[in-house]
Amino acid sequence: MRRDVFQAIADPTRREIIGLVSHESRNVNELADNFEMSRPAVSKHLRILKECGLIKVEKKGRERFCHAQLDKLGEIALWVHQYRRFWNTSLDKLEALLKEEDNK
Amino acid sequence: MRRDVFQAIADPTRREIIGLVSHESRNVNELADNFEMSRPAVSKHLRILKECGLIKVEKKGRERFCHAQLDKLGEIALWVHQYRRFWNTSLDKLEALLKEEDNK
DNA sequence: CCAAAACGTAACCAATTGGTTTCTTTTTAG
DNA sequence: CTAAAAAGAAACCAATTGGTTACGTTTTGG
Repeated sequence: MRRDVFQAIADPTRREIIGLVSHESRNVNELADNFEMSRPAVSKHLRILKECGLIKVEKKGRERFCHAQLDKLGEIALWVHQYRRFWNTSLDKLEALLKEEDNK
Repeated sequence: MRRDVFQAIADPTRREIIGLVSHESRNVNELADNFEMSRPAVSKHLRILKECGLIKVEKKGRERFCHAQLDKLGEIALWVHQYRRFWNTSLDKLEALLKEEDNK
């Protein structure tokens, strides 16, 4: 069972989960409500994200709150940046988007 | 069959192939020599990379030369950068590495 | 106190993945 | 011309993935 960050973000559902918890912590049912699939299916994705260290799960009463812990994404950034000369044109678009975001 | 860039780079062998062809174009046997696995196995990885647009294959005689076409990696950079506030510490390390690399 | 909520877990399943060996085709070197 | 090199393609296989339903456990609201 390979369990690294690259594999973790390969699945679109997991990327969406990351997006959701990056704004604010969510419990499992809240997260599952965002998807067509069953709650246990989402739970499985959460387990993978947890095992890769991309989320932290905090038990609070009968609920489990998932919050983002995305420092490991730096690993991806590092890898992808070593090839930045190949995607310079896209970088322009990237910078524009980031600046636009900063203005808010 | 999902075939996007995120899934393409999820496999360590494919990341290594990308690393190899990013320096200079390589034919299939040259690439296969770098791995324990059989040539057809490498060929399969190449097909995926090709289908995702990360490499371009140019037939030259009886050889096929693979060269890097990594602009699609910008998609990854874009995604990961939207969470950059989570990996700022790693970014320092990243910048250091990139500068060190530039000095060579 | 107890029914219901919020989960995790187990058992199961189909499809995909990542590998293999074998065979074929195209091209070139001698 | 022909043997060998380069590589795709097919058939196959085991393990993993991503989903399901069913069930068990802990916690809480009324």
